[in-house]
Amino acid sequence: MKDFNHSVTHYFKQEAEQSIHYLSIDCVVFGFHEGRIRVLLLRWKGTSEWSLPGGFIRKAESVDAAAVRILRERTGLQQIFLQQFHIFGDAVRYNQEDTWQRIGLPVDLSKWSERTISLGYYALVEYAEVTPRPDLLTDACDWWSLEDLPNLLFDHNRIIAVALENLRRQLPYQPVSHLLPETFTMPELQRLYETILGRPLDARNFYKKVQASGILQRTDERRKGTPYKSPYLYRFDPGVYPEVVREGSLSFP
Amino acid sequence: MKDFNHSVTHYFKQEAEQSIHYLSIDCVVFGFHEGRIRVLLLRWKGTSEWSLPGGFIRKAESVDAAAVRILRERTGLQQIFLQQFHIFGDAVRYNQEDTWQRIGLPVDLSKWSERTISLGYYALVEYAEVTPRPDLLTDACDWWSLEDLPNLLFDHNRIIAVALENLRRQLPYQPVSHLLPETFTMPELQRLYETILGRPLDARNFYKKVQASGILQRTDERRKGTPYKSPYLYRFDPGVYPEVVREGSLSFP
DNA sequence: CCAAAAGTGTTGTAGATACACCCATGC
DNA sequence: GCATGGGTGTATCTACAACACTTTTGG
Repeated sequence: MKDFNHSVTHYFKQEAEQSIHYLSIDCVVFGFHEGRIRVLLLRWKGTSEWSLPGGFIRKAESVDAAAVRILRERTGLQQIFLQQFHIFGDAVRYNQEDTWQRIGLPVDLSKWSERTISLGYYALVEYAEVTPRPDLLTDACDWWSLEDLPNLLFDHNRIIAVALENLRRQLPYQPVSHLLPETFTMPELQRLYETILGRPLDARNFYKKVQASGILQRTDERRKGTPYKSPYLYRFDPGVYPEVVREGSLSFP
Repeated sequence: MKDFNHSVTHYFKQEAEQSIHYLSIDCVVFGFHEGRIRVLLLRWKGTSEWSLPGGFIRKAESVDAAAVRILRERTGLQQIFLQQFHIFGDAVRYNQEDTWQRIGLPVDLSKWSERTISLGYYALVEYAEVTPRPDLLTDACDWWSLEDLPNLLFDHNRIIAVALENLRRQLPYQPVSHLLPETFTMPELQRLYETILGRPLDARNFYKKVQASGILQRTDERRKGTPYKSPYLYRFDPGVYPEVVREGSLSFP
């Protein structure tokens, strides 16, 4: 325990020296598994309180690089699709006293800085490729389904809501391919779109529109081991999909 | 001149004390006049170099409030519609040596900070309501047409390009009413949409769609003093327009 | 053989496109 | 009266929504 106190103190001292004050990054890592959108959360050591992964920006590091570094440490992924979506810059973002109490850290974080401006990023990652890893301050890193999130620390419930709202609005411009494995079935892709948009889509019309857009290649294989009729496996066409994303030309009104 | 040197030094000293380091705000103020989109630019004292209006965030001030304060000083407007659109956070955003030389300031800005992360905001304002005012470091504040921008200081040409791209993409969700006077004609509104979207729209279909959306009230007056047929004057329906903006339901595919 | 999901056709309708035409006004 | 832009009507076509039906597979 004394060791822990010492390393936490050391961590914040080091961050204070090499990182930019008043500024932090919070990352909403979106994954997709069993028909649900998931986000990666961390549980703070010795508590049952959860928060988003985040961190600070080194003085000579680009903001995007900082977000990549933070998520690499949390997920083990080398390549990560990231999108900045909002600046959370209110002078008072949450009840600080209450938060410090819930975290119960040995160091007084209120001295770290009076307020923090947070740059919100969301990531789209392939659920199965992630190996969640907690950091120094946390002892668990797990996927949570969007529908049953706990009451998070800081203003992180709001950050997730804003991230989802942004993802929804900009869906035609976002490479959702990152949320799926190399090959996947058409119903899986439809489920993904339905979950993000929050409303059902007509299967027939979805098939037609997706096929007309040309973003998919149908493989000769079918998904085995499932009950009922085995669906074809598709992959994104790397010669077509990026262009469709850039133009934002695949949308579901 | 000695007075100027002194006040500039004082300005930066004060900012260094009361503002957040490494962080700044840059504002792209969009106006619409004579069928063209304009942006507000400042000319640095004793030079012919232009840049966007910008400033710093006070330690206990919300980021949005800082942007409002900065623009209030530059435009004289009390109410300003603002939208954050991007974080410019590369470790090296522009050639610093070249820039300091072009600005030719008495103080060495390179000591102010090694790098700056800039929060990009754009504003939609009513051209005629703005009284452009330069600040301490500049001796002119003027509207420039988007088509013939000069080579700006810092990475401000890129910032404007990104702002416009964001405005374009999110047009259905943005209250363009702020870009127009209280009353305006249908062709003027069409010109605005065409200019932002960068492509012509069919007048008949534009009329039909706008009228069907219900966002406009037609007044009994017509614009006088114009050559040719005098067009009706419209105003935005405050009971309908905000809802249409929130839903993003008025778009031109 | 039955239940459940995958995959394909068809049709009516709403909205977009592409026109054509008349109206009002200044010169 | 003529050039120019404002304002309205309509035919055509495309794209979407809403269906029904067949196919495949595990139990």
